[in-house]
Amino acid sequence: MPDLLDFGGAPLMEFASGRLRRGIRAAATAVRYQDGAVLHAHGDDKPGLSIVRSGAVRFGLVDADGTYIATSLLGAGHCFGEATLFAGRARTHDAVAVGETIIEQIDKARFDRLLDQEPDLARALLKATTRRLYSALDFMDDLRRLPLPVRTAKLVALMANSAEQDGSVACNQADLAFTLGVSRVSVGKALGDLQKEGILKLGYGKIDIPSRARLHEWIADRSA
Amino acid sequence: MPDLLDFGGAPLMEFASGRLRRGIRAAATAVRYQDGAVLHAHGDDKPGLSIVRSGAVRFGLVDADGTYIATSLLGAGHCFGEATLFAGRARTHDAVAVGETIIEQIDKARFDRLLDQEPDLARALLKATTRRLYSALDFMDDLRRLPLPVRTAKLVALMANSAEQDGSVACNQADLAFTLGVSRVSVGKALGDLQKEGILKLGYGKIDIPSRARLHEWIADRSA
DNA sequence: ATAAGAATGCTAAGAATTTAGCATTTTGAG
DNA sequence: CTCAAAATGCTAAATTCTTAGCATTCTTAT
Repeated sequence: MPDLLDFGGAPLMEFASGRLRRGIRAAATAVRYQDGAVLHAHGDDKPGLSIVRSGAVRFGLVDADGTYIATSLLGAGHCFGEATLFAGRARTHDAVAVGETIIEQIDKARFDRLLDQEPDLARALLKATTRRLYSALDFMDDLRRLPLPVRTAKLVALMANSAEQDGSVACNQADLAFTLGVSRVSVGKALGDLQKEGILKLGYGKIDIPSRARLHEWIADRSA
Repeated sequence: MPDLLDFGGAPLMEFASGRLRRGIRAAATAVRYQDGAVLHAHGDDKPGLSIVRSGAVRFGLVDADGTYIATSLLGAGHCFGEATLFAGRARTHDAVAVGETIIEQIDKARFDRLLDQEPDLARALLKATTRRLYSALDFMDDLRRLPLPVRTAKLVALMANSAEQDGSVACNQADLAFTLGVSRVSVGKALGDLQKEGILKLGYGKIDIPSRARLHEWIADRSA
């Protein structure tokens, strides 16, 4: 399943020195979740910082009609829960484990202590949060400015970065639609357009990219 | 002109102690801009933190066809430019002064020094950035989940909070459309719907809110 | 090899939005 | 008071997107 906000990636742990990592490990309690297990629901009030050690966590919201809206997917090294600490908010999304997942949990009291002891923690958090904020702003701009085919191309290009196989992205159209927040029909049409343009080749559960350079060029031409 | 991301407000300076405020003042250079003056353009590369002392700054992007997309409007106490410091990015938006505006400018070298001297600076920045991030995520959810009349009602309700006149918001439909990123026709229709529901009354350059409570209730019923 | 399940492709009707243009109403400056 | 500018209201055609349903193609487990 493709991710949304975990754009260029910017996991907290990547900004942490060895010393800070050890500090975090020491303060945290590791919790293991099975695939599909619920970490917390929208509205829960348990302040603390969580860091994904392995696996991944999907965030989203179920609204009144039961429709689920995906917000993001965070993989290893990423943190979440800052809003419960710095914005005094209850959990804003539902969080579900994707695959077997281990989370390092730091409750508010321990976190506050750690923040005092390790000045680098605040810096690392700042970097991670700032990058995510600006990714979100970019995404919002795209959402309002770019037609669906371009947004679709961007998502495919993004996924190609973290793809295992070079020149090919393993993903079905339903998941793409889900991530983009549009219907499968629309994504199908958008992908069809892109295929007609010759920058993608559609397969069964995968999308081939004949030329990464040409894809990026095509996108750049259209996102100003 | 209504603002977008400056939601519940969460200006940096509000999270700063007296001591930190003095430190920031000492490190900063104040620059004065006339209404409409350009502070920086998308793509400029001048890392540093800026804080709005008075007036306001509008952020947006002009895309290829010349269409302008508004992102946010930041008033006194708010900061911007974090991305140039923590994400190593060039300016992501065009910034224009709204009204006579004074900006406190701190270049990268001074900022780094200040960050070392004042541990509270990182905390205050974290609070401000986290709140903005989650406001942005909320807004994105709304954008994908809620029909236009509800989004419109939310914006009007938001503006009512910072309105001078109680029970009335001074704003024309074109600006509302601009802020919501939709056409004037669509906003006109949405507002018409809301008027038919009896929760708003449309005027010339203003919108009256018969009952703030009823407006909030109407919104709550529809945002799940 | 085959059947079941997964994924894609396609269609059609309807809803939502956009653009473009023009008529009408309201405001405020002179 | 009058008139120009600003703002709203309205219309119509074109576009995009959605839902719903079904046919077809591909994959994989048995």
